[in-house]
Amino acid sequence: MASKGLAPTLPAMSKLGKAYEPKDVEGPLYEWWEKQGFFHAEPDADGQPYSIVIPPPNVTGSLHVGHALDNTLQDALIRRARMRGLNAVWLPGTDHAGIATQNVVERQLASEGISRHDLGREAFIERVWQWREESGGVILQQLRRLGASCDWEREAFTFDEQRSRAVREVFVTLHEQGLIYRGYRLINWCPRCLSALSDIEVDHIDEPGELAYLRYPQMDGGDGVVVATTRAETMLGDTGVAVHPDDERYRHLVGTTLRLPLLDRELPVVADDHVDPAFGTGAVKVTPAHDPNDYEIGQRHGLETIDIMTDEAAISAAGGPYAGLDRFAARERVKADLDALGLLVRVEQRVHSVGHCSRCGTVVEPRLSDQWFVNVGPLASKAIEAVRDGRTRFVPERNAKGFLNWLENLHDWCISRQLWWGHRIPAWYDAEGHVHVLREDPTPEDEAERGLVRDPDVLDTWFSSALWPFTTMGWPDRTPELETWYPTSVLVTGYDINTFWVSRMLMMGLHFMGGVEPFGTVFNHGMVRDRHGKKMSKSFGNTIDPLDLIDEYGADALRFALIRAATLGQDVPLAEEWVEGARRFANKLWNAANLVLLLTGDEGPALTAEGPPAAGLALEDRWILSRLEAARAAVDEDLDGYDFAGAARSLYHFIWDEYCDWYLELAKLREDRESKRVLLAVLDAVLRLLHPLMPFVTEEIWRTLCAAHESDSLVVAAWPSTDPARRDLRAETEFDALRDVVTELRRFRADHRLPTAARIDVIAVAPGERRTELEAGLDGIRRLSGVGQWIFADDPSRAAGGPLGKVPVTGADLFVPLAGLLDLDEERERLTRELDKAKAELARAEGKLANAGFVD
RNA sequence: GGGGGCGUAGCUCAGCGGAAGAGCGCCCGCCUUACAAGCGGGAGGUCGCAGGUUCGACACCUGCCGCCCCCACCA
Repeated sequence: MASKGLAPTLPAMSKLGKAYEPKDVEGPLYEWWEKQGFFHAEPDADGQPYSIVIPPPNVTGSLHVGHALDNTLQDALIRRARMRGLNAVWLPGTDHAGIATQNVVERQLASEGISRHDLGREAFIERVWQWREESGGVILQQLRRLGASCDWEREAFTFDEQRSRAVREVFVTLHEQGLIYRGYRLINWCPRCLSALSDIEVDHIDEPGELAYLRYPQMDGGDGVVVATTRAETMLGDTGVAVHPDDERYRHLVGTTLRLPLLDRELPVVADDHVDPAFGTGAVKVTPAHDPNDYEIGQRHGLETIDIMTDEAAISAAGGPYAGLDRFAARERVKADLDALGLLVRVEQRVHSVGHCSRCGTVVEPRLSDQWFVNVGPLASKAIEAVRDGRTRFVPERNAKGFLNWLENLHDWCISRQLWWGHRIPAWYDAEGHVHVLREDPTPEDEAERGLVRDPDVLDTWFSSALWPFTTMGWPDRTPELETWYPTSVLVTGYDINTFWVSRMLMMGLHFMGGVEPFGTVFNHGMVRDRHGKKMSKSFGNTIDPLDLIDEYGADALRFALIRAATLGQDVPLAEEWVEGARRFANKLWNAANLVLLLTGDEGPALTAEGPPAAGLALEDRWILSRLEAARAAVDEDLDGYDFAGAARSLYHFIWDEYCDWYLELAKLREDRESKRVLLAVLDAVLRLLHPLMPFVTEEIWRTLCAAHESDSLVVAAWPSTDPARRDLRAETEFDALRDVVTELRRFRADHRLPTAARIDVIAVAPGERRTELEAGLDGIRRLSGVGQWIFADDPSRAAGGPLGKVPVTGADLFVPLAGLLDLDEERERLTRELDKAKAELARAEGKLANAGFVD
């Protein structure tokens, strides 16, 4: 840890307030942590390396619940790793988010009544940088509010100088290796963003539409064929008709020529295996410039490609009389005109899948265009190997399947975007149209001499984020950071970006880092949903702002609520009440600490330092220490397996139901040194175990009660080790028996509506050993169950001299003198019910024992 | 058309081969000096349906039914 040399700025807290007030605690604590340099790591420090790179949020974005979950989980992992003495680093940063950010700024401009073109490229980019300056720090500040313990001295940005250098190097290298190429291919085009998109940036949504059947007559006037289409306007770009080679219906037409209505273009009829004879009419209109399949068919049969659309998806000059019409208007017009000619055979209503731009929702247009592509085949096969070999494993494991399936069917990745905000493609065209991909920018003289013009396009944002695991560590330089922390230990992300991001990081990491995978484990958490498991979205109006929740309930409460719901691989439902519940838990812990403080006086730190006592322990001491060990083991096991919810459950249950409800209550009766030491030892351990999940409350309490020095922090305190030998099953069994007595007596009171204040007396009949046990626990039992007089007797009736109520507990008979307190008939009824239940249980047990198989 | 997930208490979910659990909600009783952001007690489930495996199934297998995701170029 590299201290900044600043003195601790936190005041000594000798007392805890009445209730936990996150607002008073979180800000100062975080600031102190950061100043102390607790989050900073150096590659040459001691400890086994442990590293995580943050999925970089969009620079101009704001924290949403998905980020809150993702980063809470990463923080929990990093904090635990740090406490375990690993050389743990969490690398933070942001993504320049090409299209997303550009769209935001364009909207700003639009509100001022101008477009980016009015500004010009340079001024526009300047404007985006300016916007980044204004908003770029926001989300990182918000992460601090969450408690994220990132190494802020290592903050990176996908578009900063260092990362840009890496992007350039990767692009040029891949180009040299023939893995990046420029091609005239069919791509997804967004007519609103005016840019190409990769396949995964297109969302397919089922929408109702019309399947129109069009008749294309033969050139000689014969009937020709009927084809079907949902995009009638594309017929303007038709350059052929395809049928299946074995289709008897059309065999005679193959090789003949049809006439495209409206434009009177000649259309050859070709035979192609791709055509499904069973679909529609079995004849397909072929529009090579506007449909991926048709493009393939066109290629195979040498058909002409005619691009009939403008950038804005209006009909171009190639569309003859339809030129200038928007594509949807053209669709209707074409149908109407064909109808008028008697060539619109029929129209069917049909739901079909329509591609939308994932960024702006506009219907994308498949379009032929000159773009840059990554030849992903060779890269993907290495990634597939890494996953198959288990060098990179998925948690939960099942996610690997879909991931592999996707990688195996990958098309080349279109990486050029017709945007301004992003890494400029390092390619220049000379006067003859030859492409030059250059590692260094050409000099102005060179440029002038050879007539070089730079490619105007920028790279897909995901191109630079694909390099994140090694560019954050300084690549392409050979740095100590890379040496120490690459590959990263685990990647934490929602399953929704496995394709966008994880796959690309895997491919690039393996390719550029000497075949070493960028992460050993991909931990996929679920998506945050609303209380009913519905997706959160602005249009449903069911989104929750995590910052509001932090304001109201505290960061720990939000974190704990998320973690508690983060069951392995399942989606994570979140509702305000859940967060409220988590706040109560934080407060419960706070008040438990208050009580411990009260019971131990000012001796806290001194007693803690002594550790848990080994001798002179009461039963409840041995019990709680044993239960602590159980909780400790469970937490380790759960966190090792990324079962955060499991760890949260174990701690919640241990703290509330065991430590508070039983141990603290019993400790109130005692004043011996052992009990104080156990009180503190358990609290200390529990705070450590809970710290990765709830860093703020735990730190505040720990510094007050457990820390030996003002400068001590839980952030860098040691993680409790587990030791199965510390379990004391005998103590647990014995204590359970006492608890059973208390519970039964309490139930007896409640069943009979006995006033809380009223003492009840107990006459106990118990055999020797059992009697000894009960006597040992008597003080506790009486306190917790409100018993006044307790006597042991062989003949309870005589001892009481009146009606008795029997309280069933294991190994003993307890009787409560009723003294006219309750209705005897009612009591008899209640006991009959219990007897029946017991008989049924007995029968079941005997049945089992009579069964040889069971006994074996 | 493939792949996956889920159907357990009113709601959201754990459990995943040996006597049905949690949080919230609900009912009853408590200001018992750590905590009413609390304490004690309680009601409420033929664990989606039908078969099968097993001495034993909520858990394993098979088939249905119902929700929900992801992927895919059905003109």
